[in-house]
Amino acid sequence: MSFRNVPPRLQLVGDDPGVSRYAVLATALRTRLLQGEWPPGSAMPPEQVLAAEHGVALGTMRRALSVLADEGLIERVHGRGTFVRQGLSGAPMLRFFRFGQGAGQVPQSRILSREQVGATRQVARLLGVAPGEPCIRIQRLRLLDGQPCLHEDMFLPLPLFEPLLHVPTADWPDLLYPFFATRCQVHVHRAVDEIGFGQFSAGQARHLALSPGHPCAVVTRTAFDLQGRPVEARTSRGDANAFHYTVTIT
Amino acid sequence: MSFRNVPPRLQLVGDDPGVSRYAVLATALRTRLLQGEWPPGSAMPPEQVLAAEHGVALGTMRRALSVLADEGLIERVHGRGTFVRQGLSGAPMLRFFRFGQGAGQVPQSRILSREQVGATRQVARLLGVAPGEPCIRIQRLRLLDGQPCLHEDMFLPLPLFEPLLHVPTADWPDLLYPFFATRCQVHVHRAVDEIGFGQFSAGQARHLALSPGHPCAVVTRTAFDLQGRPVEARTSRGDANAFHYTVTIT
DNA sequence: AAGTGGTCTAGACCACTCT
DNA sequence: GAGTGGTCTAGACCACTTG
Repeated sequence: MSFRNVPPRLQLVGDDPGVSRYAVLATALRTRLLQGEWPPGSAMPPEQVLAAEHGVALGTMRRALSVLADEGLIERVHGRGTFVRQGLSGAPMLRFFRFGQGAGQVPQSRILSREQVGATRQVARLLGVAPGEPCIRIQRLRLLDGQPCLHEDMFLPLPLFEPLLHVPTADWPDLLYPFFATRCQVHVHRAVDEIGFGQFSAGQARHLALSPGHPCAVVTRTAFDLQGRPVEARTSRGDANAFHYTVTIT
Repeated sequence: MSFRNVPPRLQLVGDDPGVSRYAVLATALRTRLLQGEWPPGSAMPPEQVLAAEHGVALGTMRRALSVLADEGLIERVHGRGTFVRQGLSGAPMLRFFRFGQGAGQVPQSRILSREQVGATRQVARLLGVAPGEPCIRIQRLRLLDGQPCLHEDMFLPLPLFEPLLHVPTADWPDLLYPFFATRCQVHVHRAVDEIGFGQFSAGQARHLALSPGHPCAVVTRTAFDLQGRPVEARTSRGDANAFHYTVTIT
């Protein structure tokens, strides 16, 4: 006999050479997850079960799960289980600004307009669709203590957000992402904010009680769902003098 | 006999209850490291040795080391060893700006002034010293292809940076952090950049060929060494119209 | 009490780097 | 080939949450 200490499956055998087994496992689990096998908010099977299903040791499965946790796809809770992450509840624009009072609170919203439009070139590029594709365009103000502080201009692709055409704008909540999730089954999982500076147009300035040409900070957000598809393009503008942001480099 | 399967040291026994052993180990190693037992750039003992020294299993020591690696204190290199991280080589201010050409290259430097001054209130707050404490103040321009693009105003505490008083400003390199390390044994390990908005003063504007009052992006940096002590306070200013920055939220 | 994720051990083997 | 960190296993026990 020449069997020394050989586990049932040799390391890396049967998998791509040079790729660790936990990485392969992570990919397999990610696929199952993105295909909707475990919907957002639901619990995944316990690690023991998953390890058995895939024929690996517990430690290896734990390592694979920790990869998904680091990616923000799942959340592990000691004593309760492993859960597929809900979408972002919000990615507050206000973290880019320092207005006097009302730090930390959710700003109120006043919707200025809702219309169905074709995607502009810039919006089409951000959303990954052809120019002219149908979108919902929302313009709204954000207010703190009744004071307008931000102007937002948002494009949502159709038909994905079609249900929102039928909700009276007065009924829209201040936080949109949970609203998107319940009404349109769109879970915003990641957002990219691009920051720049510019000037307010006359119309924008009027809403914020500033003069036309006043310097403004411009935040262009693209939001993505679990599958990585862009689902929202939004431009927010606020007084440049109230802008501040902190970055740590290591 | 009632010994079942008891390893030489029971879990958590002898340590603070509720604190994992690898966390305690990480703290112990961090302390040894910060006390200079293994200077920046040097190799730490192999994990086998460290595990034996502390009387823990290999896996536990590996977990502790991975904590320090996540903190950016050490760097693990497969097949070579575990190394104490050198300071930052640079944390380029240019990543906040988009000037036409010269993306990715290190901007040249032109030192405008070097003087010994007392810390202003703001600088004193950033550096954690008393107002009036002696500092070196450096003002310099950063240039791309000979075009001035950034204005910098920098304060370095004395006596820590005393050697720099004796180096002719013409001999200062474009990248300062490696210079600080070799000349003053100051290793910049972390930096915090606070971004804001303002207008150029007449003097600043002249150097950048802009008009006084032109909108500028203001980046106030505080740099820290391995021990977390602030070692540099720097304010950089550039054309607000060239500013851009991207943030990802998950 | 049952079920979950978290910690720890002991040991084998793999992959990378340098001499 | 020697020495390093990286992967994987198998199993025990701990800590947290819920019924």
